[in-house]
Amino acid sequence: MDSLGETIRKLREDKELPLRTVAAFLDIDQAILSKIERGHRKPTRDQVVKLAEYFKVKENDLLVAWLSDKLVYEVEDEDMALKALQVAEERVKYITKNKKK
Amino acid sequence: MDSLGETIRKLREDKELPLRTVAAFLDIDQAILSKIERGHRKPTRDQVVKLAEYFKVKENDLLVAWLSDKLVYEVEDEDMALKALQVAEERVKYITKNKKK
DNA sequence: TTTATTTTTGACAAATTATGTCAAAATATA
DNA sequence: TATATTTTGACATAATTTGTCAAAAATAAA
Repeated sequence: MDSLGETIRKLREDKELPLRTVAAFLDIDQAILSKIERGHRKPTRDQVVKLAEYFKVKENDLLVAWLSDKLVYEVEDEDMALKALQVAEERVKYITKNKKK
Repeated sequence: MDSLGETIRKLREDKELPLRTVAAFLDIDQAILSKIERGHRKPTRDQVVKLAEYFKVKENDLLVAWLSDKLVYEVEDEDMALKALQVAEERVKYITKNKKK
């Protein structure tokens, strides 16, 4: 599975659009979009939503890639990364179960 | 399983120590420790390591609780939380597998 | 009940991190 | 070569984190 940056780059190159054009739609400098596509910057949530709209792909698909990127970034230097993710998963399951009010 | 804050509070109350004492060891104001124990603030990594040392518990156990707290906090408002955690888990497995150089 | 101790809260300040611009350098294309 | 595009890094600004402080609230002791 591709990272979010790779995904966006492919979508853009398939349509043969320059960074400039997509960056203008996002209302940011093209330098940032370049960095996002290369994984050197994390996009904001709003930018991800806009990109899904722009490329007409499922918003949720991009958001999952965006969120998991952030999660990996947060734990990747830690030995306990996997364990922490598993515990977090259990907690989220528990929380959502008890939230159907 | 307790949250990190609850764990710390129990450790401190078992020894009948005031916030002041433990906060002094961490070199922070007791207000922050109060907030950490109640889950209103996230401790730093260094503070977690110091707490493990202070209470003589396994550093890794506290770090897992600390990390998973952060992960839950990062995804809890998102519908795709669970999915994102699962994807992140797969990525971390993949990364660690390819890291035994 | 009063007094002392501990805990909690919220306003604020300082430090850190995230987000963005800009312009020059590097790369790719005509 | 000349032009268009992409990449990089220095820097500015905005947002978030992390902390202090002092007063209010809660708890325990006298």
